[in-house]
Amino acid sequence: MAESSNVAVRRGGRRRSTSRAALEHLAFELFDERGFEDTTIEDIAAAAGIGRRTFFRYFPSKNDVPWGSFDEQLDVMRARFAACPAEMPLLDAVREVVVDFNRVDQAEVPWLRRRMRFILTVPALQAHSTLRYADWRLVVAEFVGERLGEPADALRPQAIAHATLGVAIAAYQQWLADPTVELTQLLDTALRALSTGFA
Amino acid sequence: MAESSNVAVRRGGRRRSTSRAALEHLAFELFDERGFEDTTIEDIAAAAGIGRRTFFRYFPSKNDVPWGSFDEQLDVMRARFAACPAEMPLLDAVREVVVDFNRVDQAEVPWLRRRMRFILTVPALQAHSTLRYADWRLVVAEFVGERLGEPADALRPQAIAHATLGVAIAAYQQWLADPTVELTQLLDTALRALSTGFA
DNA sequence: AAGGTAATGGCACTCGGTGTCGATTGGAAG
DNA sequence: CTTCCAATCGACACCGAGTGCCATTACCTT
Repeated sequence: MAESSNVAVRRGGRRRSTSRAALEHLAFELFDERGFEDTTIEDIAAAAGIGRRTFFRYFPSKNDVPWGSFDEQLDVMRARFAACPAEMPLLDAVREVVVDFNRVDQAEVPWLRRRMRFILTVPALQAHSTLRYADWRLVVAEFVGERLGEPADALRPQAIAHATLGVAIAAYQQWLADPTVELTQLLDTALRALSTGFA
Repeated sequence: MAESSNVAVRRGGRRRSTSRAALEHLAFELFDERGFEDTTIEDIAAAAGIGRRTFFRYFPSKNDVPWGSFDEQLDVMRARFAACPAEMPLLDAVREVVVDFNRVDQAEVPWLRRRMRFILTVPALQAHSTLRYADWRLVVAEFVGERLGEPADALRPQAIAHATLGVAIAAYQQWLADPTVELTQLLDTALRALSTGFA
């Protein structure tokens, strides 16, 4: 397992001519200039000096560009759930992990904002996001299922995961609309409301 | 405004050669046979005896086929919210309307099940559903906003709308997995849990 | 019968996405 | 240095969804 690191072993072969991150940066510039829909894969590939076909070796689809390396992020979230003390009430744990998960470095805030602006406002990306959210929800549902002693696909874990995600998205939308409030603050407020049944 | 009825006035012109409902039925058969992805618009059009181009005059996209006339449904839901007694607690009202909205005729249950099976299991449809759900959420958020004296796009109305939708989807998924339970029962259970903060 | 109106459907086009395959580029072994 | 292998690249061809355009068809009204 010493080899399974993310550094990639490179036993030989041609070097990759760019990176996901570089393409993402580049694509974001174009999206800002012309808009997401009016930027073609060919535009991005040309700007990056690669072939259209090669673009699809870095991203499975155009819609995946704004998601960066979301899967690795989910591993982090999973780890935080695992590190949660068992005596912490269920929804408190969920809230803390979700809020903490979204506590990003000040320097990265503009990036996060831009990323989320795309995801939450471009229809094609709104739609695609559902597929990525499913993975996010699974992380929550597995934790909740574990705690409740139910399968992750049972009603309560699923309902809680769905509700948590929904509330988090609502908080994100508020954050986009009003940059002066802290994202973590909004998430905390909204998730607290959820855990009290919006009383 | 006497003309704005949905009966369509027909001052002349060629008759429509089919209907949304007929196309939907037909498409569902093909989807069941070959699967959603492996059924092309041309397949559906050919089966219906219309041109490919004409299909897009009945449905804006292939992904919209399983949604039938969802917009009219939303009008119904809006009306039910409007008819809610003002003294009924907020989340009770939401729950009752949502549950009632999903109380369908026994004869239509198989149809609803098939429809939802497509929407909730085919990735392209899962993704697309987000765009339709947005309209659904707006109906809820407008009602909640009205009640709370806040704009529909404020945090609480949005959070409640998102959470309600999420929980409803979780209930639907359970219903799909286990046909023996009543959908309305599942929705009621899940939404009650939501309104008590999943205590 | 004539004229207006709305639906139809063919055509051509764009774009996202995929399979194939030969061409490149590098590391490692001899 | 040469040879071999492995991974990446990128060109080409193809498919299907979706759209603009426009002539044609079918129907209703006068």
